[in-house]
Amino acid sequence: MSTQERFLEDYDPAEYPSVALTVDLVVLAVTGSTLHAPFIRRGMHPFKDALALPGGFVGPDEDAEHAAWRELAEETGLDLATHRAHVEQLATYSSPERDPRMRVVSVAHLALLATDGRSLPELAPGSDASAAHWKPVREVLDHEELAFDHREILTTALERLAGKIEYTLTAAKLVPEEFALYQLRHVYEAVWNTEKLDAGNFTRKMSGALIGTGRKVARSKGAPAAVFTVRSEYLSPPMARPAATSDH
Amino acid sequence: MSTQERFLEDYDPAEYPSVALTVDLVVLAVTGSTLHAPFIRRGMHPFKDALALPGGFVGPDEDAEHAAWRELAEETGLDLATHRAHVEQLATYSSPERDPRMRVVSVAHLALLATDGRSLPELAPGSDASAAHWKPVREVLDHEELAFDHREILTTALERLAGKIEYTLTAAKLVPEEFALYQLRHVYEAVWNTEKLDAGNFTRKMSGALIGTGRKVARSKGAPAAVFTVRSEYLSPPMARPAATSDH
DNA sequence: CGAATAGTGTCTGTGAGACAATATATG
DNA sequence: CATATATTGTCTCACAGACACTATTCG
Repeated sequence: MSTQERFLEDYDPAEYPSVALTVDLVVLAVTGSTLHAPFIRRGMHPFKDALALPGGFVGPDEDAEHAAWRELAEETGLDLATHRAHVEQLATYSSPERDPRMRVVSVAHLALLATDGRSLPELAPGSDASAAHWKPVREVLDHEELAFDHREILTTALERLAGKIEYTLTAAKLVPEEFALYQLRHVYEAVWNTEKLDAGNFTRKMSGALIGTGRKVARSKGAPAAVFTVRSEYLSPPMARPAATSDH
Repeated sequence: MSTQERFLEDYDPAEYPSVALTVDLVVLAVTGSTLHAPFIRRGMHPFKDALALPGGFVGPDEDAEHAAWRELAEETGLDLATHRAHVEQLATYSSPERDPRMRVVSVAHLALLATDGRSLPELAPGSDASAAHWKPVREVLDHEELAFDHREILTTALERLAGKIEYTLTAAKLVPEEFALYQLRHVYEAVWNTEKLDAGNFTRKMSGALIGTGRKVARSKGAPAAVFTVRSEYLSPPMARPAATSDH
């Protein structure tokens, strides 16, 4: 029955060849109300001239998540100890034909970077031509050819994020540690690709999970906005069911 | 840098050794109001005498999901063309130390089998001693040692299912195509490990997604229950946000 | 002052949960 | 009839969305 029982005994490399293991990264950050991700324009076969997600091999002494963090650091050149980031596993893509050159199985990861909403983190400072560049995600999906199964990975990442911010505060991972509500609102608008969320209702809905710092920040026009922090109970793997009555 | 760009050029098997790829299966079915899953008692090192999830290698010409279906069929001996089943990917476990014998990366899958709530599908009819046996999942978690990282896989599977049935009709995958509401209610009670859900409220909440067949089925005591089918819009990857106004 | 924006107040509709009431079966 | 269960009815509460209103800033 080929259970794990038979590892050493029956393992036949001809029948069960090993595979190369990689990670692919969907790194997201928001400017204005638009989602951006780094892409690499491929310079050679296969999928020459198409866009690809950054990624790389999983080393012999690390797991996939570690490889994702490492690639993220290499790609962005960010000091991730300082710059807040969120990495989570998305799904694993293992079709035998996904890379025509060899059998490559990839564990796709979603990474979220905090921005102030006005600029994107600089990518791989001082690297060569094949480095990654930030591109608006929807435009890429609409107008660009994507290499391998990266279109599927990308759309899965967007759907996952769109769903997750409905019932968690994951959106706060895309915003500085201290932020005004309009910044968080712009994140929701970017992820949901929607026009305008009602600012009043948004404020009310979020306020329960936030702590005011007492400070305010001025904008170019209008009243200054209060600065908040996420209440610690709502951070990290934020409780999936906050106000649930625990039964039903 | 290490992008996929450098595959053929820089690929150094010493630096990036390949890995064995397997699937591990959490197969769930309900009897009464209790969740059960098949486990295999290990007969040899490592984790001798501990319980393990069924699983097996991913073949050279199949992807992980195909391997999961294949292992499910081999393990249960079920004709999956007939017997309804649901398989979805859970997560990938890739710690270098997860199997002390060699580097094994496993794509964990969740499989749901339909039952009438009174009996479990027979497992691997006519196989040897190391075959899998149905065991109540909570008791296993409370009282048994689990091999490898299978405890983590199992708890992840339960949490995922518990969350998913909140906003989808995935629970219907654990019940026959035509079913009475008490059967579906028992599934919720099993997955949420809860005493009793209010039958009246449960009926109301579900009825919108169901179609009555017009038939009724008698129970040992009490009024007969109406037989339903899941409305097709609510099946498969059931709509994640049914009554959502699409713009928050 | 006029425009833009933050944050609050109000109203309404929906849906969940507690619980009662009614209907229908078994023994 | 006593008991168990299904299904419907009611009431209440919480929350989301629409929208008006006030307050605060810039130019």
